[in-house]
Amino acid sequence: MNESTSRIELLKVVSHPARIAILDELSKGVKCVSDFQGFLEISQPNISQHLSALRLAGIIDFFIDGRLRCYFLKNPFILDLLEILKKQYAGELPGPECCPVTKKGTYPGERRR
Amino acid sequence: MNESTSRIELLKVVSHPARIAILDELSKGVKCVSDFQGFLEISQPNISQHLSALRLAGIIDFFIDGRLRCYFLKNPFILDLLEILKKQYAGELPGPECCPVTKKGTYPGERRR
DNA sequence: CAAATATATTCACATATTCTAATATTTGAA
DNA sequence: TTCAAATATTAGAATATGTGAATATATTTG
Repeated sequence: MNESTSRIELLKVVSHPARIAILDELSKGVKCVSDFQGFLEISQPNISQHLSALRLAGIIDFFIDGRLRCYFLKNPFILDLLEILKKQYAGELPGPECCPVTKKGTYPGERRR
Repeated sequence: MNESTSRIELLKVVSHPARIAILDELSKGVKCVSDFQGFLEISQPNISQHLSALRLAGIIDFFIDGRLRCYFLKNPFILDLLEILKKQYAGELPGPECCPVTKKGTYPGERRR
């Protein structure tokens, strides 16, 4: 698996509201499982499952303090991802010329006949 | 559905190698379906299916030139996403203090007893 | 108009993902 | 030692997703 494929694999793993919420929290610092229970409205086993998936993907890791598992962010790509997820955009990209009613326009490339 | 949830929904839709390849190509300009056939090793119907999914999600749109459907990028978030997908990172994030062998460390927050 | 080209749609199947429920494991406290 | 707390694991059901095959549609060309 090349670099770009594995990056897309990461995307897939984090494309879930609960996982993004977990990662966003981890971006602020080390958290243990019960910290997540405070604001995620899902069951404890489910939280563990998400954490497990994120860890398998190499996105997070943990250390142990007594009976607490303290999770932390490991992958720098995630910070950039979280940042653009929060970014505001001013409307759509400027589209190419075409009639807004019929949607007709002109293909800019070479036409194969 | 709020802003952040729908952004995650977008992530989910694009978390696929063929879709990212399509979007990357569209980031260079308008393309028609047969342009994608040139470099994607998947069937024409499958390409149409991916394009359809991307369009449903509001990520791309098209205009028509004769029998060509000319697709273009509509959502600005995607450009930022493509950019970080290509970015190089220097190793992992600096982790918190913990023993590398036993994985033991200290939870930084308040301990509930 | 008939044929060819460009592209879309539909269906059915295989696979993957996610959640719930039940239970297990580990550790600190009493 | 026994109990409670913190967390993980497993299995199974429900659902979603991706793909191939077949076919449909629209437009241009002859």
